[in-house]
Amino acid sequence: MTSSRVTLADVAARAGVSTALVSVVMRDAPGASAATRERVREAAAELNYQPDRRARLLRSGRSRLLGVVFSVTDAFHGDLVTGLYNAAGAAGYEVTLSAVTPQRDERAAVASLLAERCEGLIVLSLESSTAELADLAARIPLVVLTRAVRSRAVDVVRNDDCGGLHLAVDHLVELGHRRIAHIDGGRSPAAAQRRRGYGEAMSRHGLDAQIRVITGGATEVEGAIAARALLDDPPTAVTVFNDRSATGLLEVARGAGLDVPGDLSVVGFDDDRLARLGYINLTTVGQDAAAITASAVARVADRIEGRPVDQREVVATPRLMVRGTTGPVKGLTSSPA
Amino acid sequence: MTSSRVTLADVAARAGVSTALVSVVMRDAPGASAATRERVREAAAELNYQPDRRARLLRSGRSRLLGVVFSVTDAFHGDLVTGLYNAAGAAGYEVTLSAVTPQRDERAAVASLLAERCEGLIVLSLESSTAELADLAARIPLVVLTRAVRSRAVDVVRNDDCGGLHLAVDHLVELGHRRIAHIDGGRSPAAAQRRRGYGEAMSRHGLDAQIRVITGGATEVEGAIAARALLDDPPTAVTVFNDRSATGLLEVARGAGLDVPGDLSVVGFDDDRLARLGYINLTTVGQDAAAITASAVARVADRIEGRPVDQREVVATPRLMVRGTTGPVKGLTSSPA
DNA sequence: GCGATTTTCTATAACGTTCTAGTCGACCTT
DNA sequence: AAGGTCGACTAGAACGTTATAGAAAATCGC
Repeated sequence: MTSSRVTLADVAARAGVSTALVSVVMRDAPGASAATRERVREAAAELNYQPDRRARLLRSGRSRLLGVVFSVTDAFHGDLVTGLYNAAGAAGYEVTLSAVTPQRDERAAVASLLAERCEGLIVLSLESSTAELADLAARIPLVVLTRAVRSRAVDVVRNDDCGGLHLAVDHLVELGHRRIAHIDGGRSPAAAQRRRGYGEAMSRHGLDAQIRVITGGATEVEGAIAARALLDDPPTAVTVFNDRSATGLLEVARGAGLDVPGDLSVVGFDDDRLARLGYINLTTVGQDAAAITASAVARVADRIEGRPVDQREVVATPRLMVRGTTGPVKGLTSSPA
Repeated sequence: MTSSRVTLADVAARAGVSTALVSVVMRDAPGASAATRERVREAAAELNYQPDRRARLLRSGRSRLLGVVFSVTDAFHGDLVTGLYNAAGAAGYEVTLSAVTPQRDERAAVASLLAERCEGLIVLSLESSTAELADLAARIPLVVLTRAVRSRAVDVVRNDDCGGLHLAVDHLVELGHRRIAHIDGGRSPAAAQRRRGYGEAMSRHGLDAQIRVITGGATEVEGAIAARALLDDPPTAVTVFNDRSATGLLEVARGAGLDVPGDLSVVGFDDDRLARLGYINLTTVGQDAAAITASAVARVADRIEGRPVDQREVVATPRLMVRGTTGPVKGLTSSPA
């Protein structure tokens, strides 16, 4: 059977009830007996009925649709999109994606979502200027992710990058490390925060003299390059801007005969899929995409439903994921701080 | 200002005409004088009118909407999505994305697109069984990308993986290489094709005795592991399953003091973003995402518009992107540098 | 000028759903 | 047993658009 167009009316006819009642059953709304509910469900299944979202949304003024702008080139956006689907589903919203590509800029992505009459927007990408974002926020509930925005008019949900490095350094110090270097993320937006966190935490432990920041980047290759620079005078531990970079560093360090974590402890940042693989098994600061995306959805839902919002910026707390690349300093028994 | 809801009726009232006429003007359909056309346009602009896509599509049976199922974890899918946006736009179709995530399987992604009443589906992901795909193809125009499907009932657009390795081996042989190894992609679906292509091409050049396939995988780490296995008895050239794996191999080879391409030439596969970076500058077989996606859109449009289709399977021709990791075989000169 | 066309426009009926305002019984309460 | 409340159900009107048919006005052929 070519299920050309199965409508409510077809299901209603088959079940011997009105279309309105079928609608009630499909929406799990109150107002139908268990018996007919069952009968309607059965009829719908037999006809392979699928509700037409357009008609549904057209009629009920609300669309319960969240537009998400993301970039296809950024791997971590994948994790965030994953979390957004989950969070939105739990909050009773649907998600429509609109991708930013080299040929399709953020403006186009946003425009497409507006034409679909989304009720709110969650923007992951980084192109737009602060002014554009503020403008957009005035027209529709908007949350910006993974990026600080210098405007009090825009809601932002971001990770506590600075605090994440405190966690990493604390962990290493507790293991007895004192010579701890940091490989930074270059011009990347979060890099400054993480560099700052490293410096603060080292100071807090009275290790100002040991502070050593090496230029790195966000990719495996940049991590590898930084690792080479490190090998002349290796520290006992290193915190790295992100997991990709840490992976490159691991490759080089192990290739040079260093034992990890025996000779060198390594802490990454992001907890991306790779970090969890057995071969890498990287200790890392987890961005907790689930928490970030849950906050983002909660915030945009607050705006949509007109609830008062106390603060513009939500900062998510990162978690340290201790795995196999960190261990006590060699030749040292655990010592109190 | 909250631009609540501006409808056709509002524009019609302002311009002093009927809604039907406004509709005609907005669609650039024949049946309105130039004068009123101008007047209506002006009214629409003043009210900042935006047509409601849902209502429009609901009424006119056609939606001109293409659903795309992709996976957030696969980097190459990003390039394909990019191409699909371009191709669909050129063909007069819109694109809606539906992501496959660890918590959202292909079935759910497809269901969501069906509810949006897409006219056709392009599926990039790899979970579904052949039977499921054949089933789906019976209900809606469907094209499967980047994967062979053992069913004559499903349209497929895929890369000529086998031919890609012919290109790679030909290139290396032309540079004088004879000892050429292949690092394969493990269980990955395209791996078998590429392995076969390698073997065929080696045979064609009379190099059966030199055939050497090493178990690898699709990631940097697996490439690195394979590289170690290679170092005991290095060939002069190697073809690698994909660029990520090749990157891992490069890291290890260079770390072990091998000069690339002086001591070892390396050819990857995919031409992903990383391969183009200066530091890596990898010679690789380009998948030509643009061509693949253009074919996919053309094919699904053919099905939607009922045009006859000659063959189920479209095989795209790959291109060799010669960059810095391949060069002529060196004599016995050892060179620093 | 008068019918026959063509052009410009309008009224009205869809599209598939949800919402509002009911109808009709069955079950209480006195 | 009469009135009232509740639950299950339905008819019909929306939502914002496009398609269809036809009315009004302009154009044409002679």
